[in-house]
Amino acid sequence: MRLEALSREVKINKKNKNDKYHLILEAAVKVFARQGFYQSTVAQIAREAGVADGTIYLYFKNKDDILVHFFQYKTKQVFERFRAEVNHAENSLDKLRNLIKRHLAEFQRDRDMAILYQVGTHQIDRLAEDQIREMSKMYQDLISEIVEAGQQEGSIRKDLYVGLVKRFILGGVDEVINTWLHSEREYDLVSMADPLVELFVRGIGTLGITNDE
Amino acid sequence: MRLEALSREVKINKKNKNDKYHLILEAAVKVFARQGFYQSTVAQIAREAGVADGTIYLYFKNKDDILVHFFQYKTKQVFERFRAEVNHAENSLDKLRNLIKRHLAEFQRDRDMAILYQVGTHQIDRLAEDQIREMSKMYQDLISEIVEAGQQEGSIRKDLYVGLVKRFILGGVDEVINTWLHSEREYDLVSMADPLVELFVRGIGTLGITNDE
Amino acid sequence: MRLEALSREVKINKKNKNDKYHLILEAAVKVFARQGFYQSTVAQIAREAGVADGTIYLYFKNKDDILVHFFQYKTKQVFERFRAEVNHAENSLDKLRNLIKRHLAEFQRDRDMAILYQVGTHQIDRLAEDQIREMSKMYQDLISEIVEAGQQEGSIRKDLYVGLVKRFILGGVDEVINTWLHSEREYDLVSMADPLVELFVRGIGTLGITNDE
Amino acid sequence: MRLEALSREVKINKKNKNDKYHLILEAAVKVFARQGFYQSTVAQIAREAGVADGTIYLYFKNKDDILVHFFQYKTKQVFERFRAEVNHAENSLDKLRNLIKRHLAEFQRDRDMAILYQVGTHQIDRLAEDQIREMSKMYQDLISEIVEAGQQEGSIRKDLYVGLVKRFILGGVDEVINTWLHSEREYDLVSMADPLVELFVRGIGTLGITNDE
DNA sequence: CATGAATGAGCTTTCATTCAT
DNA sequence: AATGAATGAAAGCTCATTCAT
Repeated sequence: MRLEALSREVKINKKNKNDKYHLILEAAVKVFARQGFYQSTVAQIAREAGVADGTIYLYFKNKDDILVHFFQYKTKQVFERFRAEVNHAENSLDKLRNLIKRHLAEFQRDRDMAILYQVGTHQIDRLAEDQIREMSKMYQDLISEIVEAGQQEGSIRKDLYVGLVKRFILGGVDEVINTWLHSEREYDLVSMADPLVELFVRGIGTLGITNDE
Repeated sequence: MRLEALSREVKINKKNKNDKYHLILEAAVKVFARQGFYQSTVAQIAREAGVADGTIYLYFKNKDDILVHFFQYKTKQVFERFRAEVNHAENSLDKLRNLIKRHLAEFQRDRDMAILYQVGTHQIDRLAEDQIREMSKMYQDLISEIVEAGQQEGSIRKDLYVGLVKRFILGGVDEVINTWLHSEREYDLVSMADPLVELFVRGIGTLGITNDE
Repeated sequence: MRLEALSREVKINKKNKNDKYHLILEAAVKVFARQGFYQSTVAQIAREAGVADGTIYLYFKNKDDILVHFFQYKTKQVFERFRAEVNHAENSLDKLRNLIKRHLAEFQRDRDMAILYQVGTHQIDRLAEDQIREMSKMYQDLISEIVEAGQQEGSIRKDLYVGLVKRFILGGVDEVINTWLHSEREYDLVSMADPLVELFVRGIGTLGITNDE
Repeated sequence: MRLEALSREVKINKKNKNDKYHLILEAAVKVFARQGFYQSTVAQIAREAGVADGTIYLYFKNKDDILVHFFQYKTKQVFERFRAEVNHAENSLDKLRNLIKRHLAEFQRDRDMAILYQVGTHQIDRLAEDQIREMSKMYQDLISEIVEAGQQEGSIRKDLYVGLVKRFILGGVDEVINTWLHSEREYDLVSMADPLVELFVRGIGTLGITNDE
């Protein structure tokens, strides 16, 4: 019992120490989101985190490194949730709907992260290129999976260039997030999922319907 | 006749002088596209333009001002071409197709501009905010116009939230450009227009077709 | 007759051209007085004078040179008036009174010059050192003359260290001008002459009077 | 006992750190006195102080701020000595004599400060305006006090415009300092106090004496 | 003579990073 | 581990001066 208690305490200590790592990370994200990466100073991050400037260099190689770590950390975390959501659904269209709902929900919940992903994606390219690319790739792979499964199910057209479909979907979702980020009024982002999926699935044309009649 | 010749010469001289304005602008765009706005130095721009550092300040108030001027200048220019393309087509779906083709064509032709628009849109927000926003708004207005006309024509579904359709389309196009910008091999961007429009119009679902059968 | 007319015209032209010299000089003084020498730019002077930047270098070796020329020009001009005023008076105390009156009058009339003399005297030292020193010396020589004559006349004490008297008087006058320059309300500077001279002559003490009684 | 020793050590350390503030201040004064404010560069001050350029900005907001702090610091310090000297003397004329002696002594002792006060008073006006004005006002208030007391004592004439007397005296002292600053040979400045006061009190005229006869 | 566009040396200031404590 | 004072390279920007027109 004692050993267990001790071990738990050690864990807590470790976690507390690790906490400084996360403390800085969270602070950095806040500052980056507020001012942009290049406009933010290490001193500001330190102040926001409540640590000394020098302390940051005990946990991160340099300023760029903070960003890289952020994307590594967040990407894994968020992506796991995406994956879970997809696995959870029965059919392809539900998978897509769930994925997008989760995507919007996560970004709505953590606006700072959203800003960094949307804004930063391009801004920093070379710094966090690998991480962002990995994230983007994982996302697109998810969509590929869904599309291919849907094609087998029969719910998704077979005459599609899947590479393009991925961009088509990611682009739509991104832009919806973007608009939300820049909007004054904070409407519910997740509620955009259903109409958006409906657009992805049915398109804007009347052709299919027309043919019916 | 002589006076006319003279006046033309004067114009040319004037244009040559004005050319220094554009010389710097073009140089700046090249440098910004290569290194990002904040990573670029005024000295680099000057060197790229083949002028002295100080010369830049004869034509621009400061570094930010260069970017603002670029967007002012480009936005107007590009948008007029978009507008012309839309006016040119007969029906709504052709209008949409033409708009997107032109969009892709312009960005393919001027890769530096493309980078600045995609990268910069977010990065610099506060500097060129007005210009970029105006551009974005004009673009979305064009789409609104097309969609509404299409709805009257009967080629576009009436049960659409137009505000969402605009993001849906702009997002898709943007993402296609983005992917192209990041790709190694330089494939023909314009050739993505037709399949992309097809996606916008018909969606990825089989529902319409299914109903047929 | 014709030749005379021509020659006059030439003179006028010359004078007009020379006028550009004075034009720049006057403009410079205005700008220097307003902003201080180091805060003023050559471009500002050019603009104030209504000439091109480069033109200034046709008349002056460099920015410093403008100041040197100003002091050369003004010093001679003002000093001649001082000298005339002194020569004009009958007795020493009147000479002193006249000198100070003229001094205050000239500086009241040309506030910009006043500022340059008071402010600039020290500020620029090394630039216009010689001119200012010469002016100062001429002034002090005038006072020396007056004092010595007054001593012979019997109106001025013989037991004085003349070198100190000169500073005593110049300092008092300077400070009165200074205060006037910094004051909000523009009172009549010349009216300070009589009470000031009275102070110089009688001092603030009651000793002489006391002895009387 | 140990704690006290420790606390003293801490104080010394603190003082050493504060010393960098004064170190820079002293260096700046030296450089300003040598070259004038606008001719001095921050790099020169840093070199003179033996610190890095950036260090200066840890202690001062900018270059101007150094000057402002100098005047704040010196003015208070010097003025307290003036005040003490005045309070110390019995009668008004001794107060005046003591004040002027101290004034000359302080400026003789710290030639750099003297230069900054004489030169800078006008040069920088807008930067250190408040400080210098305050100093000047305090000085003139001291004189006012002395004069009024002297008038009650009977040692100073009652028919005086005190506002003018203040300028009369400050001007004389200033000019004596000025001359000393510009002189090659470094004579004893303080020794000018007695003859100067004598001039202030008795004036240069023979009227009082004349009346005697 | 006059112009004013162009130059580039030189300045102030910022800030990522280090290191003695 | 943590600190934060110190560093100094590097950047944006100004402006006296030149020179082709």
